[in-house]
Amino acid sequence: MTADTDDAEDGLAEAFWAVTRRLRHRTREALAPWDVTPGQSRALGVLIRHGALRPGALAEHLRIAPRSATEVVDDLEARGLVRRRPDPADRRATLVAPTEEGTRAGQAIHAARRAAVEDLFGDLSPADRAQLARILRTLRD
Amino acid sequence: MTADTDDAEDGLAEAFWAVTRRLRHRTREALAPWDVTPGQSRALGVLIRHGALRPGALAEHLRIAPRSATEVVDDLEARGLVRRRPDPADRRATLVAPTEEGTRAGQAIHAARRAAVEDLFGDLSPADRAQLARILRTLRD
DNA sequence: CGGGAATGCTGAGGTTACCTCAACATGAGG
DNA sequence: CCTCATGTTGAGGTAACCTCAGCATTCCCG
Repeated sequence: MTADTDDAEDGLAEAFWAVTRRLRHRTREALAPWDVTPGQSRALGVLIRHGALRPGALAEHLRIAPRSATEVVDDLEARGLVRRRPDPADRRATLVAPTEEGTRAGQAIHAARRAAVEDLFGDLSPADRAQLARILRTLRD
Repeated sequence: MTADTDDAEDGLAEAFWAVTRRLRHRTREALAPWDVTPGQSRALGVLIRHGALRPGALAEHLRIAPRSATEVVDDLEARGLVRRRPDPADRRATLVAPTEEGTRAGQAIHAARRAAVEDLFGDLSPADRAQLARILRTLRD
């Protein structure tokens, strides 16, 4: 029954991972209503940010093999979130673009994701939020 | 070739995820020399922290199905990092404990993991490290 | 104390999200 | 125009999880 509190021994490392885990949980819950896998939502996000893409290009953005992008697109297409059409510029290629519904879903998902996270950070004082943001940006770059 | 910089738009959320990603990369690199999957290293960690455990108890700690714990233990046993022996207190059960070599490997892995992360945080001023540690602990609890 | 219900592990086989390899159609350069 | 490169996809594989059923053992209750 115990299910690791993973307490103990404090380094920055452990604290960071613990927060990351909470964040992942919240995010997953926030995404539940859409019943979309993380992979699908990432792909949808990329397609919305970039507009129509070839499967190969999508694969690069997602850092997966081109063959795997085909599968993600299959799934999204089956859910009606995305549509394939021939690339007018190259008859070998296909363009994948979000449908109307896909765009709506993608935006809602993005918002929910962000809200879930910001909500956790909502416990912090404004000063701490600012500190944290500054420090994280330093680490990121 | 582009491979998402995923920059843009700054919320705390995005910054946090970006740092998390860097952390994951470093950790994976740090663990490479041992050629152990994340799942195996987590299991080994639990076994070292708790001493001998039944596969079922291990499964609870790892939050996976008991059947899956059997598999992880199989792998670790094949690598000689762990050993099964009958539970003297219940003849249905088995106890899994790290071998000598498993303990050594587990500790080295833990140290490498931690070092990789602390190293990223090494770019921060001592004051910022303290701030970050304090804020993360707030978020964790 | 005997027998049915509970517990602990694992074999068999499924699912998911990836992968590689090869086939096929199309495009581009010498 | 012929070869080589490019874009997508079928076929089939793998890793890490899952559920379900089976077997051995233990527990508890009448």
